[in-house]
Amino acid sequence: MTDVARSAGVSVATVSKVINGRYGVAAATSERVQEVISRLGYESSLVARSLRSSRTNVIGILVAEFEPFSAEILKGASAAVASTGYDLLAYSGTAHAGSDVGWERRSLSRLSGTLIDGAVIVTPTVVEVRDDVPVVAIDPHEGPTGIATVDADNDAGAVLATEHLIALGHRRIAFLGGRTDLESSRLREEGFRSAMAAAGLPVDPRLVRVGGYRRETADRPAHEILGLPDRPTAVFAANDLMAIATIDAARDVGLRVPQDLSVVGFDDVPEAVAATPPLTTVAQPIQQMGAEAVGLLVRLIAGDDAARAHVRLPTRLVERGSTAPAPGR
Amino acid sequence: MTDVARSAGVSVATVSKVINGRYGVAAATSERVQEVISRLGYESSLVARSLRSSRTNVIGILVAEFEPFSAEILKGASAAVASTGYDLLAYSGTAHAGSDVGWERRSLSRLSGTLIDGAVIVTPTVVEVRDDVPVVAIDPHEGPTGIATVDADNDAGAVLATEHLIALGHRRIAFLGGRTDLESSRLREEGFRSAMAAAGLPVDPRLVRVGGYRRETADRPAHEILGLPDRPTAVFAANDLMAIATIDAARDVGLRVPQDLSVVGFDDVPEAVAATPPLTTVAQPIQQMGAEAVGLLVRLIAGDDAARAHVRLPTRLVERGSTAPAPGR
DNA sequence: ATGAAAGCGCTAACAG
DNA sequence: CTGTTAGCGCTTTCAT
Repeated sequence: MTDVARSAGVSVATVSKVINGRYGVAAATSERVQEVISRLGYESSLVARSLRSSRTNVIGILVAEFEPFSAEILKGASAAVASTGYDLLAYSGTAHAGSDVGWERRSLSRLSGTLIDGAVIVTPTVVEVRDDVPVVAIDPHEGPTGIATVDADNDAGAVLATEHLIALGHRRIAFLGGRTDLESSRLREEGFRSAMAAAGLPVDPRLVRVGGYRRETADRPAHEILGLPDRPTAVFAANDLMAIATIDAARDVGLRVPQDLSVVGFDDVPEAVAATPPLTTVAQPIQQMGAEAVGLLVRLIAGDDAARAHVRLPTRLVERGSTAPAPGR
Repeated sequence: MTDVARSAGVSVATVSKVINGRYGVAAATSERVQEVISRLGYESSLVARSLRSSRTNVIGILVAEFEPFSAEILKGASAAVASTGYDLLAYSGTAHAGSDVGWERRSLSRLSGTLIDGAVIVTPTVVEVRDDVPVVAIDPHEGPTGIATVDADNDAGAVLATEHLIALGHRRIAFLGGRTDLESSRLREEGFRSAMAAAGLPVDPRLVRVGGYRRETADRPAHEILGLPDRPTAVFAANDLMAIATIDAARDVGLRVPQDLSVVGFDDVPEAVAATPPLTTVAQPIQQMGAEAVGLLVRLIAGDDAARAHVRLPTRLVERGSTAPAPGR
């Protein structure tokens, strides 16, 4: 900026005013400065600017890592942000600080002073209400609290999935849970249990395991379930990645899906349809959730407190190739 | 930080030293400061720190928008970065500044002073060599230049796709190009033309159109191609999004895919297999490209100039349901 | 071993 | 209309 100022024969303050379109600059001066800016290819530093002023026109999307779910959120957010004049900054900050608990607070603190005007936090465990930064949570731990939230109807979706298996004649159904610290995981288990209870079916505690929502962490519990002497004829996994891990595990132990074992997932990430066989799953409108969150956040940033809302989107069952009637039926 | 300093009864300078593990702080003092930091939940501002010091341990991934291709890159980068101690910051900056040409330069200037220690730029049009920031380009406009580059073998992939169609008996084959300003697009067209020539097949200029790599921009040219009196029996689209748009267009005008029209895409994004029918396409190892780029960048940041390399990954044909023998054959 | 002070690139009063 | 000046939160000499 100093270069521009010198080259245009003005002060940096004037350059700043021109860049930000402030009043009180002669048209001729403004034009000259603009000319120098484009000639030098000058671009203001987001960092320095944001250290000084409170607005950056950048929305942050905070994630633990870029996996299929957050990637879909990003796609939806990207489409939604296009018409708003905001840039998008997605941050994945699990690198240091040892464990990955509290990444959302760390990331928010690091970015919000203020690199970003507001943040969408994807699947946060702890949502600390800081009212200095507008925040929208997607599928948070605690379920709706004081902060704006977007989630899907996890409970109804889980009921759908379980009823589907029951309708196919399955009676011994396993549940592979996600992370016990996430509300979505709890609700999916609850939906599973209530649908089982409604059908008068027992839930064998040995058939309920925790898979951590990740492919690698689901591998062990999936094998354990399938290694049981009286193994189930169907598995309902709390997300697609774990369902895919279950299909892999089944193949490992020589079980055919869906003839010997039916598998249902949750999310309907793009990977679900690419699985072999294609995964029957409960679809959440993930991209729409991302778009909805951005919409809410933009209103929040604009000071519209009515946007401190809780949006719940519907889920639906998508039947594909990984489920079939129970063996011997 | 001032709060921490006051609360610990030291100066901010000392706090800074403790945080950064500098020498010259008494063990007792350090301990006390640490305690206050965790009690107050203090997290240093990435913005302020980066304004002052040159290292942030953050790698930037610059994209025009978050669409399927860049989302896959992100997944690969995320996996690769996990073991390196870097955080990932993905930036999509097309919001302002009118046109979207030069977004890569704008984004880089804005972030590199230095919020990020280096950047992976996805599908840049202009790659200006600034040697103050380590940069790796993925699938750039110009093909390999002075800067580190990761791309896939576009030419060989396009030949594969075209030969596949020719082997199925197609003779009138259309090519729906991407963006004329991208090297990948040019190479795919070149592969198409050389495979056609090798088979002694003519290329009708009216069957070669530009679709802009996006679903919306491909809609019109796809309809135009299919609306021709002597329409082709097969379309090779330079990416999956345009291939999907072509399938949609075919459905629009009452053509069945693959019975009446075969369609081949390029990329093999997750959406390809979810299309109806599932898309036959040329697969690029996109996630691996993201991982490779991060690997190169980390070495570049570490000062390893041998990493200023050009990595080309292989492509392969994935036959799915959108291609079939030419009608009447 | 600790702190005072300068300054990173920028914006926002405030004077002139 | 334009420039001077004081910081934003942090790191880094350089004294003490």
